[in-house]
Amino acid sequence: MRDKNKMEKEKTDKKDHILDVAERVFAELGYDGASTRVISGEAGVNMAMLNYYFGSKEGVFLAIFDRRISTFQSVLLSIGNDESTSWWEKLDKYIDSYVEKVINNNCFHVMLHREISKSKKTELTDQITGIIMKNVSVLQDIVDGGIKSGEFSKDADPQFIVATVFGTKSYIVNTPHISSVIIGYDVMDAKNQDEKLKPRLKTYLKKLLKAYLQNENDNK
Amino acid sequence: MRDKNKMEKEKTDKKDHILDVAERVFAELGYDGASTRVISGEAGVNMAMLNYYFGSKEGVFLAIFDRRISTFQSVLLSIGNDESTSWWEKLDKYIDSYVEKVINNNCFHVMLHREISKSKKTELTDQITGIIMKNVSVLQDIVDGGIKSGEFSKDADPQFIVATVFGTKSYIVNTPHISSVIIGYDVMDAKNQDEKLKPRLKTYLKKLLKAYLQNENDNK
DNA sequence: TTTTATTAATCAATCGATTAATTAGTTTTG
DNA sequence: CAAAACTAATTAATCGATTGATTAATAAAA
Repeated sequence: MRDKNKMEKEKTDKKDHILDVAERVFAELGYDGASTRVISGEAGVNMAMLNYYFGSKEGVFLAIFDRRISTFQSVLLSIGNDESTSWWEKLDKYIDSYVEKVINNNCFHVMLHREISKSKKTELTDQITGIIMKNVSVLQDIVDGGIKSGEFSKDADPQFIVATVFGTKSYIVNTPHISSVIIGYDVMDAKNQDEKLKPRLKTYLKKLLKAYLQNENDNK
Repeated sequence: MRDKNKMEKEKTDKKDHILDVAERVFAELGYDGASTRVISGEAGVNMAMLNYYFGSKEGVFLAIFDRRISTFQSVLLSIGNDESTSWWEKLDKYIDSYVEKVINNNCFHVMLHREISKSKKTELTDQITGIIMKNVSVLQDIVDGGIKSGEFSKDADPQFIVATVFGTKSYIVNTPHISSVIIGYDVMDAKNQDEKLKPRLKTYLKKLLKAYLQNENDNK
């Protein structure tokens, strides 16, 4: 029984290792650009193991999704449902959690963003859209609630604010060659992400939204 | 002479037609996902013509770049070099020109963004990075100039502002399935783009930057 | 005639996937 | 307990299909 659990654990670890590598390679080269040979090679396993474990290349891709999605949503949803805080506090909490989560899993989100950017609708893009929309709605509801309550400016464009939050993050994380030049350090480096990028992005987004949401009336 | 010009015109039209189709297919399927057979097939020309005209698949890709970039940069560069206007006016002009240009050529920018989002460095990504940075630098210089002159807040984060401008636009244009749900109409529709999306995005970005760049001091 | 444009056929390379054979690990049996 | 039987994991080799690119032959234009 103990040995059996040990083996299953090792098997899970091995599958997880393959998915880790595949996730990175997909982010690096794109779905079509990433060959099963490169993925298996970098993971240090035989190419046939991908099909043995996940059935196909697309199976690997979907397995990456299943693994991340479950943990991705729970955190943000709890913030939206917390009735005890003000709308400003909710907004700050959302930004903190979102930036933290999304930069920790940056490879996954690069992969996600690239796939959803395909203009042709497929079953997969519909699925991804639904998943993303759940997280989008939380922020959308916070902004709408803040405006209705009078805490945020009535003249704000709540829908484009959402695009700004997700878009700013996506631009920095998804175009590392550009943003690294703009910002001045390697945004793909884990240490830079933790020590510099995360706190700076959190601070910036909060200030940006605060300026736009509370002072827009004064500028008319 | 007249016939010769006529022929060269037709040849140019044919090349342009191929590039139009290739640009759309690249945006739909990605660089790796778009085969030369599909491109030539949809363009209605023999596959070998792609190599005859452009040398290679990458040559087609770069030809699309050359065609767009030349006109794209001149407009923005002229704004950056216009010394007669204030920094606020420069910023507004830049946003107007950028939004107009980028939504008109949305296929090209989807293609561009997708390729540059590959984190692995290649000769191609280096080339794209260089091209994009020219346009980024113009906005960067405007923001930096405005801050130095005292027109913009000293506490602003000039580098992340750039990410916000390009990121907000990219999120709306590059994830049409998401943004169409958020905004409430089809962002890929040309009529919606001209009548609704462009003016709204211009107004929004100007207000957003104005609020952040001039009032941040008051919020400390 | 000479140059340019266009075609169909084909190239080697690489793709994702599968096979049969082999190893390792587990369970059953005498 | 140990040998045999069985299952799961892993490998090397190879499959047909598709990729980007090239060829030689032909058509059109100069």
